[in-house]
Amino acid sequence: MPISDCEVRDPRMRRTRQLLQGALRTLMQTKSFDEIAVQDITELATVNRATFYDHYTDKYALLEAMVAGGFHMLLHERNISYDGTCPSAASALILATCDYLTQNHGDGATCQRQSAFEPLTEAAVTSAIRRVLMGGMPEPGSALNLPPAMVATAASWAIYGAVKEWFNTPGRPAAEEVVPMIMQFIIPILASAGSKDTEPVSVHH
Amino acid sequence: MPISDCEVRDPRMRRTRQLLQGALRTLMQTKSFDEIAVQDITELATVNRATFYDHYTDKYALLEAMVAGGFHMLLHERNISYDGTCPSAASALILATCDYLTQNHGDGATCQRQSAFEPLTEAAVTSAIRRVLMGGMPEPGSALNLPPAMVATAASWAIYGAVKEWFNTPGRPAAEEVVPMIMQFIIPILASAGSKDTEPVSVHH
DNA sequence: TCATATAGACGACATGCGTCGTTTTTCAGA
DNA sequence: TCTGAAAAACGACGCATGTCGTCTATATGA
Repeated sequence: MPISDCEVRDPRMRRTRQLLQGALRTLMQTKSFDEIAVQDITELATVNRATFYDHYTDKYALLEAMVAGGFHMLLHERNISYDGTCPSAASALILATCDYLTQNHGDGATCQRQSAFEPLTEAAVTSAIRRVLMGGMPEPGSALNLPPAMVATAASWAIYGAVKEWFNTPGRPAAEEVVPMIMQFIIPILASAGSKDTEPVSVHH
Repeated sequence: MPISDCEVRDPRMRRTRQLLQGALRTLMQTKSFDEIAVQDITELATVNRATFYDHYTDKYALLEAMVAGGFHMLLHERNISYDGTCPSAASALILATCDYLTQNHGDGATCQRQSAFEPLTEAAVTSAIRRVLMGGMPEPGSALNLPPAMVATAASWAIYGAVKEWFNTPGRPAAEEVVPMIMQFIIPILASAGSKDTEPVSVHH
């Protein structure tokens, strides 16, 4: 039962994990993820294979840590947060998602059949987006408003789904162009939690 | 390279695949998915292990076929479709998603660590939802409207995300109660494609 | 009804995986 | 600086996986 990636103080541990992540990064520029064996990773990282399992339960866990860490770093670099009032913060979040996918998915050509890669990216990125959005969710006030957790989850999934759809479009426009499109339906979602400056939409039967 | 599950005419093939899916279904009532070996499945199905690989590339492909097939069947039984005009059709779709999760996820207790189960369910169910929604998408009319494919994807992901959030809530209310909640923010999404009776929402900067 | 195509059975194989126990090296705190 | 704790190296093990080639049984279409 390896401990979480972010709460590591021992420099030896940090070093080894960096080595492993770097090796996987390098290998994925050539092979697709499921063509890569744990042995390939540890050899390139000059780490014993058994040591690998002291840090991650399997190669999927390593990938997950890499993706989550990378996306978190991107968000941190851009100082992205969401307080529930400023729509431009949501824009920045969507743009960051676009950029992350662009940077890390080998542009479609490289990775046609990324069996385990995509689901892991989805889970890691949506949960990161959700975390940011939760920061701007209002207290569960009147019973008319929807539970903030549900709104945040739905919004994060909608964002990632839309971005993914855009990313998989053959002649896709620039990221800056799709962000306002996505905003168009994300704003109503966020508003349905009952934000500080917007009335929740009403259901019409 | 096994052929798709739905385009099988040979009764021998149908029989074997039914056997395999049935065996996996039975086994999952006891063990969690990743505790199940291919050998376990083939033994219970009275099928040779090598034969398994004539039908599915691995056990994940079998699970995916099972989930997708099961959800499609549920939708078909309830005659669910979406023509873009009737909101109650969207309600039925959401309710079906709730019911499917309730029926097939071992109620949380059984499957605490379903590593590969959840991502596969997500992919299969969202794409099924998306397919239904695409049936009701308007033609890409004015440039002001969003691309239908993107709207359908975002909506399907939002629906599944919201349902999943509800499903994972400890003291969750009845499915009939959450459906209108989810509808509250799904309707604006679908409307943003420019439906036949609703104006698209405008972006306010 | 028969001929051909094809699914399934079967045995065997190399390989990657995850685990274990032991020894060696490195870190952190007294 | 020394010492106990913890990480990494190392070798070995059993097991499940995915693949292959051959042979038998069954279905389809003429």
